Amino acid sequence: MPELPEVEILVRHLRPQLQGKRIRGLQVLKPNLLDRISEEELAGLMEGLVIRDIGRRGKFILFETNGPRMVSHLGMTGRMYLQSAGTDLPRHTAVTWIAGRMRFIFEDARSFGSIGISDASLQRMGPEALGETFTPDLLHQSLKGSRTPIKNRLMDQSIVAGLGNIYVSEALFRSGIRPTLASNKVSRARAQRLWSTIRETLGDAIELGVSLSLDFSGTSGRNDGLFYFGSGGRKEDNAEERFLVYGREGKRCRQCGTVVRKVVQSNRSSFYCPVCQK
DNA sequence: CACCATGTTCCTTG
DNA sequence: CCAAGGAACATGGT
Repeated sequence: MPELPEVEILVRHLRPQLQGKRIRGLQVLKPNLLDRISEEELAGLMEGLVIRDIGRRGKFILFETNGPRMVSHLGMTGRMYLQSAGTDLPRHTAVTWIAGRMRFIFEDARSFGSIGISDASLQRMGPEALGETFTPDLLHQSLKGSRTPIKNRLMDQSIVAGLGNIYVSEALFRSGIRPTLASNKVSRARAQRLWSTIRETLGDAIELGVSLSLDFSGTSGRNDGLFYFGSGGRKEDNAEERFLVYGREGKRCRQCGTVVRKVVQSNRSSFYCPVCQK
């Protein structure tokens, strides 16, 4: 799933289901997801603990307990959900445990996700994109000292935590800035605008996620992009229809009709309108 | 078969 | 030492 909005929606979904539940029978089926810890150690530490809350830091998911806090990341293809305790484990299950009458499933087809109790990754993160410490001024300051393209800077979680490849393209389109623009060329006024569009872009996505009926296990057969777990069926809620520029290379800009372009930066695709974005 | 994919980390280069 | 860029990680979809 994973950029900030998808993780936020997932956290809100999991919270009421896991809060107050005891962790029992934790199993790791994909050991390569373990972050600086062994299966035995993780299972030993978490067994019997009660989950107090589910939180989020950037794209990381935090399981707060009456003991150590578990830190997890979905990578590119991670999913988390609960299913009946008696049901067979899904094919790509990476980690699972029993929570009350249900079984918690963390599955990850591509195995880019992670889980552990180390906060090393969290330590390196910058301000939350939707938090109070992330200000227009701070963004401007962070962009000043580098000639690296703005797209790359916004992907850096130490600059701002939560943006990923899709929403960076979307936010840059909304702010009229080309992904290739050197970050130190972003004026104070543009940084202010960019700050606003980042928050609007993420906020709108969360709002949409709240409004949809989602299938977190992905077993409904529907796959509509980022909230790929089903949409309520409305065509306009599908990813392709929602995005302003992401994935729309060769199609016409929704604002001016110019053909949308793609440029590869650091091995990742960026999309932009050559007229609307300077 | 070729190419693409929502992310992070590690290694190399400058 | 630091910044930037690329590759690696592993698998599925088109």
